[in-house]
Amino acid sequence: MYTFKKEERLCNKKLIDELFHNGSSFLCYPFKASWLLVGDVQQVPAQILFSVSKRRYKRAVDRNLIKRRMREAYRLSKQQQLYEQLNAADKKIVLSVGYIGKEIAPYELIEKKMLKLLVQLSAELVK
RNA sequence: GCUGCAAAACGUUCUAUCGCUGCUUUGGCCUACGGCUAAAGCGGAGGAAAGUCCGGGCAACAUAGAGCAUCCUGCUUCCUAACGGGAAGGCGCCCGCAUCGGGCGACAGCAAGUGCCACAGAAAAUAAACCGCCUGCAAAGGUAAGGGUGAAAACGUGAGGUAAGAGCUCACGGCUUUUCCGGGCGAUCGGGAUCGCGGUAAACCUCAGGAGUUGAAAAACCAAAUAGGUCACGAAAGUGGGGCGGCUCGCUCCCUGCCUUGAGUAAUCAGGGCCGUCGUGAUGGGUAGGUUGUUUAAGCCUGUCAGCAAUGACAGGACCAGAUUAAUGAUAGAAAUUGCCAUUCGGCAAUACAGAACCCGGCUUACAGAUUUGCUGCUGAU
RNA sequence: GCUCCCGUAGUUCAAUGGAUAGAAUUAUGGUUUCCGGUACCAUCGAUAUGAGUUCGAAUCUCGUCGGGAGCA
Repeated sequence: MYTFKKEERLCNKKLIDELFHNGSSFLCYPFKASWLLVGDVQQVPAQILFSVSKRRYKRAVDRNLIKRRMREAYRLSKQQQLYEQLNAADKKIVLSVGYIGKEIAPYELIEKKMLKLLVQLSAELVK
């Protein structure tokens, strides 16, 4: 339900390369999302990775904090906003969410924007 | 009591819900070595995890011995696995309340050789000679006491000496080479004799000691899939394409790929060599994945003994991070500390620096707050 | 994770250890022109940072900060 296990994370190097080369992307400030439809290889509806630029945030502590907040927001909202739509449409995707904001946002803002991003992604999927 | 400096040790805590990750136990499923899954229990960032500045362990490769080159280090003794680290001491410099305390020191050698010392100044290193002093009719010679300089002027002061002068000689003093006596394991200190007197080695260099190279993306192992390499066997029957002769096969022209040599800035050109179909098996290598390496360690805590100390020996105890696109989190509530407002209840805000990645020993740098000890200063009481 | 290199005016580059750190360009002001441009003249503007060695440091040495490159 609210879990976030290893299978839901995107670890395969080839898939990541393919995602960034061929995937389609959109912007939802302060996030940048890329996604790609994949075949029937994976068991869960979506695999995701989070990224924060090292150039923008020099300290490892800051990057960890942002990634943890993003991961928590995704964990709490993915089931209702993403998995049901995907299961209904019988599609599977890989997804990457990068943080492009200039400041470290508080958790409430990240949660709100993550909801908006997932709604936007569902709309893109229908097209 | 306050303030400053130094050293040591610390660097938020608790509860609930939802998660991530490692281990153990129990249950369930499977192809039962093992894998998947559910529940419970026990754990889950640091003093710097940082910078990657030193030193090691560990691993692979290399390795007769010696020399040269390159790089690093440079007072002594000790500690240590080792170190450019640490402890104790010696010497020099700086500061202070000055026989004492604190801080800093790339602290071997310019008396091996070579080089450099701007501007100013007569002169910046074989001493020379512009003014000056002395001898001399002059030519010339002697001399370095005095001369605005400069970071630095041939050791400083006084006396003797002389035509005038000069470590030329003597006394005292400073630095220094060699050596003797005494103290100390030693650096070195005290005293005597002797040689010498610009600075610079974070200038080249000399001397002494040391360094094989590369770093877990090292390295070892595992079973699969895919394409190609090599070898063996087999099939087909001449095999890139066209033409000619032809049973096999042979000849000629053109195309393409790879390797190599030469010319050219390059495109390219010329010469030489090799291969061109299919299947099976073996073999070694590469890619992606997994396991090991990998967390029990030159480690931590407590005590006793040895030592001035760094540290060592012995005894006892606890052991509990281990991710790999990379966990250690989110929310809510309470507490603690600090600051501000109020000065009774309280309210608001803040809680630093920063995130393990093979492991240790150091160094350096960042840091809110707070504890202990020592010292300096100010103030109050006796 | 490991290794190496570089920081000079706003910009591009110079500068044996020797002093007002130089040149081009930019900016500002002036001369010339009816005005603008060009030209000429003048001015402003910098050694990343903190120490050390030295009489003297952009240069030599060490620490810090920032930037870049390589290893796959």
